[in-house]
Amino acid sequence: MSKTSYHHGNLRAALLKGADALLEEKGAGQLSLREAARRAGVSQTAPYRHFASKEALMAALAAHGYQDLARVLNGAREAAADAAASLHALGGAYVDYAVQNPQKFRLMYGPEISGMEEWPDTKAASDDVRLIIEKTVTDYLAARRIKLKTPLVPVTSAWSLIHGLAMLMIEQRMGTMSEKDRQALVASVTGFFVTGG
Amino acid sequence: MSKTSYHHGNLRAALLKGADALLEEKGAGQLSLREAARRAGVSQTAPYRHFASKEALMAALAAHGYQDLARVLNGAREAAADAAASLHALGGAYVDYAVQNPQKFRLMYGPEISGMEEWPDTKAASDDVRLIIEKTVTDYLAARRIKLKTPLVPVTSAWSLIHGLAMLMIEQRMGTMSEKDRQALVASVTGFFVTGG
DNA sequence: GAATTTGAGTTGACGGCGTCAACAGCAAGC
DNA sequence: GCTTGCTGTTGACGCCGTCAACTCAAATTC
Repeated sequence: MSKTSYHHGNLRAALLKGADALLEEKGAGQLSLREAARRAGVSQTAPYRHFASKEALMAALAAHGYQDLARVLNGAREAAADAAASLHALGGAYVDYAVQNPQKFRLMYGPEISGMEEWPDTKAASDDVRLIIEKTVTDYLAARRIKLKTPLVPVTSAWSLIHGLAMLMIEQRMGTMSEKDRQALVASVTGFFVTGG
Repeated sequence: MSKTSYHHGNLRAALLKGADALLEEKGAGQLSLREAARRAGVSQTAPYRHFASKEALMAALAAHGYQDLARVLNGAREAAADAAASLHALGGAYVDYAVQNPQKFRLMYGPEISGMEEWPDTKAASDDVRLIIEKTVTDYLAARRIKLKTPLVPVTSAWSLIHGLAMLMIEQRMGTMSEKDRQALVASVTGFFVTGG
């Protein structure tokens, strides 16, 4: 615990913090275990006492991202007045999170973390997000008294819509626009879904 | 031109072919200029006579991808009977292309090729794809006699929907399913858009 | 036809990366 | 008080992208 201790004390957390900053600065492609170690003031191989590989560290970062996203989505959902407003707010919050944390969002839904079976914590957090989306859509269908054998199609549609919108925005595929215009577009597109057409 | 020539003859094309194979085998993250050179049977720095950097080669690969995608989309669009069917077919073709060429699709819409101003050919090919989507949606709106100041919202909605669906599928976010089930789901989701809810 | 210019490919090197093996220091338990 | 085991370090290996300097062959020029 002492400052000059041979042992760091909480290297794992320090590495995650440094890597997180590094991620948002330079992107997942430039994320380097050695640089994260440098920022934590330890030798280049010290991270291996806490993460089996670079991929393991990235999986931990992604898990935190999913947890943050789940929190944000739940907050938006619960603040809304009814089921339709919840669905609308969910879409807005999803895209907002992506726009505000583009690099982390890319990491979360990108190929860097292959087959999540290897990272159960990350998978669990990711599933949480999916379930929040699923529940919000299901509630909306119930409120509109729409009965389906399975909500797979509307859930997939809603998720695809907001996920695609988030992706295209962070990859700058929709031209540049003011933050106000961006929010208006997101509202229109999610509204497009809720009102159906 | 001779086989044993000191000069390769068509190294640029050979490098693109090798890199393309390498891309689909191992993904953009594992794509290596040196490995592409090895596959073409030349030294590790030979590629620099034809590409300014690794990113330039990736941009060229992406440009080819956009051209292929544009061809596929136009084919699907034109084979359909009416504007609604075209829109439906467009979505199916977009997702099919992504599922059949996941690594190239990721490269095309991913962060590896930053700011496309640097790669005008890639940008032009990318814009072509966007314009095909735009035209298909606009035609559909016209056929349904929907008049808007700008088709921005429906175009963004349609593109987001199919793009998100493609992304979630290639990142395995929708569980594993048979090819038949996958196609049925894509049809339902694009139908969800065309019929509006 | 000989000399020269120039484009295309080679060799060798630099620094950075992920990762492994071997070792060192500190803390806790017997 | 010695041992055990966790957490850190050093040094190395083989990759990578890229640069500088060189070589070779073909095209151009006189």
